[in-house]
Amino acid sequence: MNQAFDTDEAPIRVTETKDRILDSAEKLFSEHGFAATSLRQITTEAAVNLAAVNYHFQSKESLILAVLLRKLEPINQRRLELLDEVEAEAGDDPLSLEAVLGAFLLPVLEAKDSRVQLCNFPRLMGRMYTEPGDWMLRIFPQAFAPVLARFQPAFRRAMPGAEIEEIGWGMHFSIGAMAHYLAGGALLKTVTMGMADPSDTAAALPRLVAYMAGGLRAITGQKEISQ
Amino acid sequence: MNQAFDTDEAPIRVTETKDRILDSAEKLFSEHGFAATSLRQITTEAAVNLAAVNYHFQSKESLILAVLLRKLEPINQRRLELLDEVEAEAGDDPLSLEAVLGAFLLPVLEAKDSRVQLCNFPRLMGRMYTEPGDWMLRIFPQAFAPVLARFQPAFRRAMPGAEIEEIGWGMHFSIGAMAHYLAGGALLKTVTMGMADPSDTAAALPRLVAYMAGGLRAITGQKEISQ
DNA sequence: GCTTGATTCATACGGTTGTATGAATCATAC
DNA sequence: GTATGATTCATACAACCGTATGAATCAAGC
Repeated sequence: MNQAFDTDEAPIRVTETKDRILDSAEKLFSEHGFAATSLRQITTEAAVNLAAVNYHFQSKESLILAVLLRKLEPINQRRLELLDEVEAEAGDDPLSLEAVLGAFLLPVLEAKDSRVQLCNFPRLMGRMYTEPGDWMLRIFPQAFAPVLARFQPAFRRAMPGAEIEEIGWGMHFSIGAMAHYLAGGALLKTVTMGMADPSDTAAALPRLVAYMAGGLRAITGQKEISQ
Repeated sequence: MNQAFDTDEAPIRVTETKDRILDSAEKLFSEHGFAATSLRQITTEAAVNLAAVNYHFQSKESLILAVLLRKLEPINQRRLELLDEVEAEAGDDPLSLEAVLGAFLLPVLEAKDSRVQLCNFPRLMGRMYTEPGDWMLRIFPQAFAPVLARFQPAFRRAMPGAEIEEIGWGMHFSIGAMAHYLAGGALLKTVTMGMADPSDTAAALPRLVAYMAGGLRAITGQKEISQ
């Protein structure tokens, strides 16, 4: 009957509020943007007191960062794991460009499906790239730089002989293509005349990979293409 | 001496305030986003009275639409003109994919250079794709639909035999790549390790065209590529 | 010179924002 | 049981938001 020593039945109560705030914030941010979402909307949706957000996080901006990092960190970790596998399989051979792209994309896309409730992160990530941009620069060294540092050489290994600058351009465009798909407006449906379902990530992944690979090969002059 | 009949020396005074508001709004919207920019910031920057914005435009939302349409309309018109030329030159032959992409991209990119003061529109356009999204849907039929209606068949003619759905996916990704470049964070510099200059549109255009063409060909199975 | 219509002005409104404060509540340790 | 430290609570704050109003200002026509 002693509840104090129940170590597995964790006293989840403590973090419950904090997580509910994060969940609601994530949902609302992805739907309406950072600036357009108020703390009151978040606390109402989360059914917690307004002051709780300033107690657990210090400010709105810190909350935004916390929301972003909570999801970004495991995704980036997964990316590096997958890249490890790709590199291990390749041995000394050049890497498969498609495989490297897959390692970069898969963790984001599967985050879209997992956790029924929290499938809205990708939109938020897409949003991250265009909103005011201050936090983007602020979370970059913490969250993106390590991934970039690993993937940049990987892309070079996958496209031997290509100019580094051209690869950079291609990576930039690819990030744009991904982010735009993730942000996922109604645009995809319009542009495919209703034939494509934006939520069908299984359909999106191979297409994104093919598109990016084709684009990267073309921009780096890797084309085995004649004309 | 009669000023009233001076038809060429237009009484520009009238529209001066209106245009100053539009200019400042365009600049601030592109820098901080729509929701994060207040009318007071705009009117202060434009050095006009706060009430002027509600006099010339009716509301903030109408102002946003006016800002977007003012630039979008001539750009889209230019796109259609260029597409006309491409189609005229091709005669009955299939269109050059690169030429079609150029017709789509050139007007936006040259808007980036023209008008020294107003080179910030492209960022705004990139922003347009991800912000809350309501106005996006609202201006779509007015500004985008006509362009889409012309370019969709053009892409089909440039990639004969390709599935319509695949072309749609490719167009979607391409719009993302373009928008992300236009939104132009510091990311490009980072990702190319300082080798690429985001403001160098002359360098960007051929690379965007090449990337998109490669991506579109790959996704539609147009590849003359073996592997 | 006076009238008229269009534009600019200073100012006010109610509502919302992010943040801060101090009291109430809770689970735990003694 | 009571003291303690961590949360939650209701509430207040100044600042700002988008919008509206009515008077001042202006240029043009008679």
